[in-house]
Amino acid sequence: MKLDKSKWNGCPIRYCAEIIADKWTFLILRDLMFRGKNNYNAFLQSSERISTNILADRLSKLEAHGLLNKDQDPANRKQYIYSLSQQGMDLIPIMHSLFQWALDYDDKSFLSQPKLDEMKKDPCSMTDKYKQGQVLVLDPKEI
Amino acid sequence: MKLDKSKWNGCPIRYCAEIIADKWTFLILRDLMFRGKNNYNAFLQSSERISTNILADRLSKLEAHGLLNKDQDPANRKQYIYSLSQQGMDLIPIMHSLFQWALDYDDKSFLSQPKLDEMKKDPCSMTDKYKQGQVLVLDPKEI
DNA sequence: CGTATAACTTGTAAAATGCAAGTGATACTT
DNA sequence: AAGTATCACTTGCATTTTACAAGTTATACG
Repeated sequence: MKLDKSKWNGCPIRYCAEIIADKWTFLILRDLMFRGKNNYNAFLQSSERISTNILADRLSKLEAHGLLNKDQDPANRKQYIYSLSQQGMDLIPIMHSLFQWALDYDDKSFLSQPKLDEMKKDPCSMTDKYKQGQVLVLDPKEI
Repeated sequence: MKLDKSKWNGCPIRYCAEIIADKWTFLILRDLMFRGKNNYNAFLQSSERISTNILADRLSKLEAHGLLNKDQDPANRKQYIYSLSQQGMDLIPIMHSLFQWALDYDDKSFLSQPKLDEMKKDPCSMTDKYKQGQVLVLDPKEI
């Protein structure tokens, strides 16, 4: 995947716009951060039904921009595992804030009370939790 | 502008994906939040050269979703003024975090030291500043 | 009463996306 | 060892969205 950094000429929000401001990118990051998903087929099975070519495109862009790592699964060598890099993990609290913002303003957005409580407990340590495979706000079996 | 809320079935991030995860939407919000821009022609003049039809589409979607208000300019009755609603203003600290994230990780992203200092001073009061027309991190004359 | 300005709308070519099918590289089964 | 399954994509093509240029409508200004 080739990158064209000339697209953003020093403006930080323009950089964000180019690399994360995309519907499918948001949903992939959600699956990684809040659903514990980490491989191609798991992303495909989310209920929004991303196309295979779009998924491949977005994963390779996220990897090229340094937000994701792609490694072979040591337990299943025909599978790859995608994980957030430090740069990607630094988006967790920001996505968490967006999560809260949506709960505040969208009357259709919903989270059960126990998970709401869990989520509000220590929002700042979520990156550490992610590193320990513990960030599972949403049900990973929800497809 | 008609809304199809069936697109997100209760997932907060899916709601965010549908209404803000778009390149041009990000840039319009940037112009509103950090450049003091508030009318159609001002948005058009940003250096990313948004198309007129796309700008009209994104503004009407943001208004339909309740993030923006559109009012006639009392001082110039042939002009409309777009401003952030409370829901839109609640995105200011989140965009601020994204701004910082980009500065941390994108070596092309840049902000002068005085403005960096100003920005770090009191990130939580930015919504009040916006209400007083004071959030101008970026140069509004930069096009 | 003509000209200018602001905010769009329309037409059309180019690009991105969605969908179904196909491919190649392992691994598992008989 | 050969056939089958799984996983991660890639390809082809129809549909949708976007980009660009031009046109339209409604006010204001001289």
